[in-house]
Amino acid sequence: MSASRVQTLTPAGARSPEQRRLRGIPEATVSRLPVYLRALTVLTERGVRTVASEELAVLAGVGPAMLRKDLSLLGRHGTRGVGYDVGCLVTEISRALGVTQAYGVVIVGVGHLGQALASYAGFTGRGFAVRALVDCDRTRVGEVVAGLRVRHLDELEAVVAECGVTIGVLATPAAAAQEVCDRLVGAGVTGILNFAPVRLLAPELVELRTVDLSLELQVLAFYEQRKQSADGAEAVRS
Amino acid sequence: MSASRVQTLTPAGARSPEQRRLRGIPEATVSRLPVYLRALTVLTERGVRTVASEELAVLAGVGPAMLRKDLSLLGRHGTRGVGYDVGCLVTEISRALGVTQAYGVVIVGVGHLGQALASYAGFTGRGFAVRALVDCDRTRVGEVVAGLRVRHLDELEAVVAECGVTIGVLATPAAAAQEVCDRLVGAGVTGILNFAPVRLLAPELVELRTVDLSLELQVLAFYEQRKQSADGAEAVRS
DNA sequence: ACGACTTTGTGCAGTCGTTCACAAGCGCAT
DNA sequence: ATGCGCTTGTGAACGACTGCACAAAGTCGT
Repeated sequence: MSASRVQTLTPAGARSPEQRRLRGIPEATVSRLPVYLRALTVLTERGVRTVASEELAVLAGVGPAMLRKDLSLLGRHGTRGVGYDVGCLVTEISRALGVTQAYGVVIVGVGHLGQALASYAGFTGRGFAVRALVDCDRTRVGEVVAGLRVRHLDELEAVVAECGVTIGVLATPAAAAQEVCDRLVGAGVTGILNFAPVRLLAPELVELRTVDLSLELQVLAFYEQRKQSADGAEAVRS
Repeated sequence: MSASRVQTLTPAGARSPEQRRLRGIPEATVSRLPVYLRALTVLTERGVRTVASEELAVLAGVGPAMLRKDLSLLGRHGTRGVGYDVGCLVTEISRALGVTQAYGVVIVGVGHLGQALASYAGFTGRGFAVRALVDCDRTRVGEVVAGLRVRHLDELEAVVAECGVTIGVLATPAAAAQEVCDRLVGAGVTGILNFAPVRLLAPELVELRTVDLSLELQVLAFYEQRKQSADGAEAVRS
């Protein structure tokens, strides 16, 4: 059994209960806040100044009661009989999420995914500043992508230090992800967003989240198959 | 109030309880099955033939009890005192997910994200076949990406029909997503995976899932900020 | 100024998901 | 053949989340 290898590294998602619900905001609510924020941004662009929970709930795709409960966790920011002030709410949710300050972000891996992320609106705006791009392919070093000059992986630690990077985004092949992850941690990065389809290990005090692009596709396939079975049964029944 | 517009379209995620847990497999379990599958693939490559729940649980990043309960929902496939047969489990989970048959996939939008998805391992393998790429930019039509010739958006319906496409992937800008979504539905696609950061409307019998790449980043920011506050408090305390 | 209407905020109950703990079952050695 | 140790499968407790229904509170019209 090699599974009993001694390590102080913890797998992602294995946080203590206290950490999972810090300051009394449940994890489920936190993952909905960005959705609300996106809906509110749309409203702001339309020039809407005030919005009722029911309307915002429709835009966000949740129930009105849940929306109100979520927002009440951030404090009292609605006006009874009127609704919520859009601008105020944006400020409040942004503060709760911690996206008021601009986090310095480095993207490692300048393949298609890395480039997509570098020019992604949700990354450049909303309190995030992509400050550096890094790749291990020397033929790509020096190339300018999304206004940033690509630098070599060797310089990773220097780049993190000089650009004030707090968050690292992994858009590398799966095989390289763990090594880059370790180096990011060593360089002092405290948050890592991993797009490589592997399970990474990082110290407990580094927040690590993994997004598997094919995961949702497989979930989709499940419901597709379900539908086919259901349709088949329905056809037989009728 | 323009929110009361009459429509048979339902927002994503607003499914009836019966549909959400068809055949008795809870949604939460379904979203973990791909994770198990990925871990099992790694084991297969290593030549491991049999695995205990505890070991697999570590690889998948979940508790052993939850893993066993999830797997028991697919039927009895373990051997007491020994563990699970890796090959058998792969087959069984693949069948449950419906990724045994190869779904035809069309990717709409051949920007960086679209190209990344086209060459993504999790998309081309695992029961999915990217059969067509479509873009509205005529200068890109004819270009060959990931072994496929890019075709124009005008041909979307024809492409869906002739390539036997069942699933559509949206990698377009947010502004174009709803229109393309409607056309995909019109062309007979029954599942849509949306990467554009907008809330889409689709008929109830079309499975629609949205992945917002910046969502996880914002959640990450939340825990980062939390950590900073905690560190601050800790510094004061000591 | 006051009443009626609207909308928030929230206690509560129901549901869903996760974890614990243990009995049942299987293989292997003797 | 039989007993021992290991692992699965699962009933039950626990905890978290969601939705309902209503009281509190504020605004707008008269």
